[in-house]
Amino acid sequence: MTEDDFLRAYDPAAFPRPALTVDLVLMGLRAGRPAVLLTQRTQHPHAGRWALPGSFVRPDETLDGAAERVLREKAGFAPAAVADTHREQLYTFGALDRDPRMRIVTVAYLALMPEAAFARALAQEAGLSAALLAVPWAGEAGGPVAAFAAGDPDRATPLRLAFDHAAILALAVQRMRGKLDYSDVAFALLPEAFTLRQLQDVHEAILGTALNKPAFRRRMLDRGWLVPTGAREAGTSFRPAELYRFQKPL
Amino acid sequence: MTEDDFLRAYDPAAFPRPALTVDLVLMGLRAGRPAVLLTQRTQHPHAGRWALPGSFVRPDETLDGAAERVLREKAGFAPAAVADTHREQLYTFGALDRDPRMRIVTVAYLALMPEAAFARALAQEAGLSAALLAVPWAGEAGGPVAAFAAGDPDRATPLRLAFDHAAILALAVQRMRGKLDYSDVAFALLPEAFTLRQLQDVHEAILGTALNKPAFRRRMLDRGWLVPTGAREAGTSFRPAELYRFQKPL
DNA sequence: AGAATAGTGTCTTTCAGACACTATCAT
DNA sequence: ATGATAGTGTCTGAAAGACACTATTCT
Repeated sequence: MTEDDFLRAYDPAAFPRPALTVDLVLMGLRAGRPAVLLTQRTQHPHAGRWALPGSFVRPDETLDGAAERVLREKAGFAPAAVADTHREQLYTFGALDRDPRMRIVTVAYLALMPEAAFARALAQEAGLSAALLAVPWAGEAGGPVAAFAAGDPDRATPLRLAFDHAAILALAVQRMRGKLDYSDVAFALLPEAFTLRQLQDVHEAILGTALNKPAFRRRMLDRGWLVPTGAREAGTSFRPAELYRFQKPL
Repeated sequence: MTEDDFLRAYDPAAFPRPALTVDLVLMGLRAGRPAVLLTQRTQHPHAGRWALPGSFVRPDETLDGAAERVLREKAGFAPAAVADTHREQLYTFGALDRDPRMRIVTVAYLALMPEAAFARALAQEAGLSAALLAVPWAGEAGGPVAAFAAGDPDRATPLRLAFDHAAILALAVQRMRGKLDYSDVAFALLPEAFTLRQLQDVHEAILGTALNKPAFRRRMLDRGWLVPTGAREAGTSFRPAELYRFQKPL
């Protein structure tokens, strides 16, 4: 039986279909450290646990479109701000029991936003909370990523995430690790103008390792993606660092 | 409105859902060159074009499970052979008009099989055909990947693929390029025992570039994944090469 | 002046590319 | 011996890690 035979014999409404959702890992910086937007569930299942914002995929919208809508509706982003965020599809999760209510397949997205937009979303939407990420390095497998409440800076008790959202979060960090070196994901988290130290801090936080300063500076400057603004960091009690802009050549 | 409120108010059957399928890029080697299994469509839409094997996702099976089932049902793989293939999820495609009949979201999978299993699938299943891949290197974007019929070794006329399957194929090759250096994908295409030249040929075919022989040998041997079998290649009219096995240390 | 961090010079090691060379097998 | 490919030795250059150093700003 060919695929076409199969499709012709198939009544679109005859068989039940899995439901389809998108879930978003909305990453930003809180005080220079990577953080993720979460909502605390108030009802069953998994009441009290923290979950990634998400939504069902409507028949008349693309997956990317659904992810954008979640960004607008759940994170309170203005359409202009939505356009500024880096968005990419991560992976599709389809375990049978990932949601106890019914069969739901979810397409996970990673969205990166600069510090200011992240803070604005947090302030505007009452249901949202930021969770700091601890990113222990455990080999290429991309070990367990723990999320901690903003009110728990000592990282005493990791948050319990709903559904398979811990796995989604771990994959998001793993993806960022892999792309850090050759893509612009780190810059998507930083403000328009930033210092090399801030850039290195972001890299170190995501990789979970310390990096060599001279080598890091060389790599970044030799790449040719950084344009000196001429301006300096303000508000320090020591020598202020040069501010750079990110600009991919032509 | 929280996510839970939304879900509770949501009648699972009230809104139409996109249909969900899996499509498989089944890659193997034909005469040492990368090739892909395709079926020629006999009916509308896209009659005459070539398509990747795929199937709808049943409510009681996972995405990985659906991919495995396609491998068994469409490619005629015995359950034991299915276990031997490297399988990984590629990406989920959800454009609104990707299928003219109805809204179908598809989860694309990449499956790699050794040369013998590939040939067996081709011989057993009447509807299947192998398409050779031409992999021009066009920067990191992973340029257009062309597929050619097995009966067209001069690569005169590229095959026209149905739906968005050309994009899926291009992504599969792009993914393989990215993973070639640090993963075992190349070995998944080779037989149990192989020469370093065969391994280099696979790398070069997928990357679309020539590689430096001494450097390639050094990299591969220093990695420690190759175990010399002691045996030599047979049937050559010149010095036979050493055969290696792939074995990841502990 | 002192503290604190920004930013650099340089040595060493590692590794890829290049190229020429030697080794080995079938005929 | 010849042809053809397997496999190696070695030089060079690019780039990362390590470490010590200088530079600059604020208080």
